Amino acid sequence: MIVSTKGRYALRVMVGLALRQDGEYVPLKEIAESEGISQKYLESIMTLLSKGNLVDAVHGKGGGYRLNRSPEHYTVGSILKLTEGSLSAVSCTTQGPAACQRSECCQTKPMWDKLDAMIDSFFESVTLADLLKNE
Amino acid sequence: MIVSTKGRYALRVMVGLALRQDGEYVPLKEIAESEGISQKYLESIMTLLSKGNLVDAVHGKGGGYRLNRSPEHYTVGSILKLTEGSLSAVSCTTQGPAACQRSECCQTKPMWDKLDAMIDSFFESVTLADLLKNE
DNA sequence: TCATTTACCTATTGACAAAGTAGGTAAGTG
DNA sequence: CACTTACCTACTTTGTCAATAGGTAAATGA
Repeated sequence: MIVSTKGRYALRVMVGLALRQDGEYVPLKEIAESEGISQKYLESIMTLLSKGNLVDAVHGKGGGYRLNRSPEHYTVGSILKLTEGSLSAVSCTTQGPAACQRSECCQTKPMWDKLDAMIDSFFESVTLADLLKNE
Repeated sequence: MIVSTKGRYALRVMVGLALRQDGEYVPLKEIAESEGISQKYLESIMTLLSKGNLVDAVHGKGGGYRLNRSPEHYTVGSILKLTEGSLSAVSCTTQGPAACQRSECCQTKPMWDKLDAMIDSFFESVTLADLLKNE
C-alpha cells in the first residue's frame, strides 16, 4: 500500500470541506463525526494541513477549519505529499543512494523510477474539483 | 510503499536467472550470494516462484532453479502478483466491500480504482526481457 | 546402497511504523 | 471571564515485514 489512512482521510476531509464552501469554519468535531474518523486521530491530520497552509484554522467559538482557495487549485498530489512521507512505490528509490548499494548497477531501478514518475504525474493531474464531479 | 523487498528480490532473482540461460540449474546458495540476499529469506521467495510455476526446481546435486520459458514471456506483473499479496495503492480498494463501508458513496474511490488500473497495466506492459535491455 | 547435495516445510523472533488513545495547554470569541 | 476551539506531547496497541532457526524430504552421483 502506497497511501496510508492518513493521506486518505486527509483527502476525504478536503473533499468534505470543499462541499461546504460557504465561508464558515467547520470545527474538527463536526468533520470527524461526518466522516466517521476518530476525533483525536484527525487532530494530527488537521494540524498537518493547517501548517502546510492548505486550510485556514481559527480558534474559539465559531472557529474551525476551511479551505483557503477554490477546489481546482488543490492537486491531489499536494495533499498527499503533505500527509504521506513519500509516495514512492518502493523504498529503494526514496532515500537517495544510501538506501540501496546496488542502485548503480540495479537492472530494475529504471523501471521503479519510471513508475514513480507516472504515479506522481497522475496525482498532480487530479484536482479536488475533479473529485467533486464524481458521483 | 507498494512493493516490498519480497517482490523486489523476486524480480532481481528472475533477472539474474535470465542472464544465465544456459539450461543449468542454479542453486539457491549461489543466487543468494550473488544478489546479496539472506539465504534463508530467499528460500521462502524461491518456493513461491516455484509453486507459481515461474521457475523449475530440481533437488540434489546439480540441482537448483532455472527459468522455464524465455524472458519475454514473463511480465513484471506476473512476478509481483505472485510474491506480493496485492499491488493496490490503497487498502480500501483491496478486500471487497468489507474493507470500507463508505466505498459506495466515497468521492475518492473512483480515483483509487483508476490509479490501481494504471499501475496494473504498467506492470503488465513490462517484461523480463525489457529489464535486461537497461544498462 | 549410501552419503551428499539440494529443495522444501513450520515456527519463532525482532524491528518498526501505522493507527489510535489520553490528557493537558494555548488561543480566541461572545 | 467562561466557553469553545485548535494545538501540543507522549504513550499504547497492533500488525506486518524481514529475517532467523532448525528440521524433513527428495534426488543425484559414486
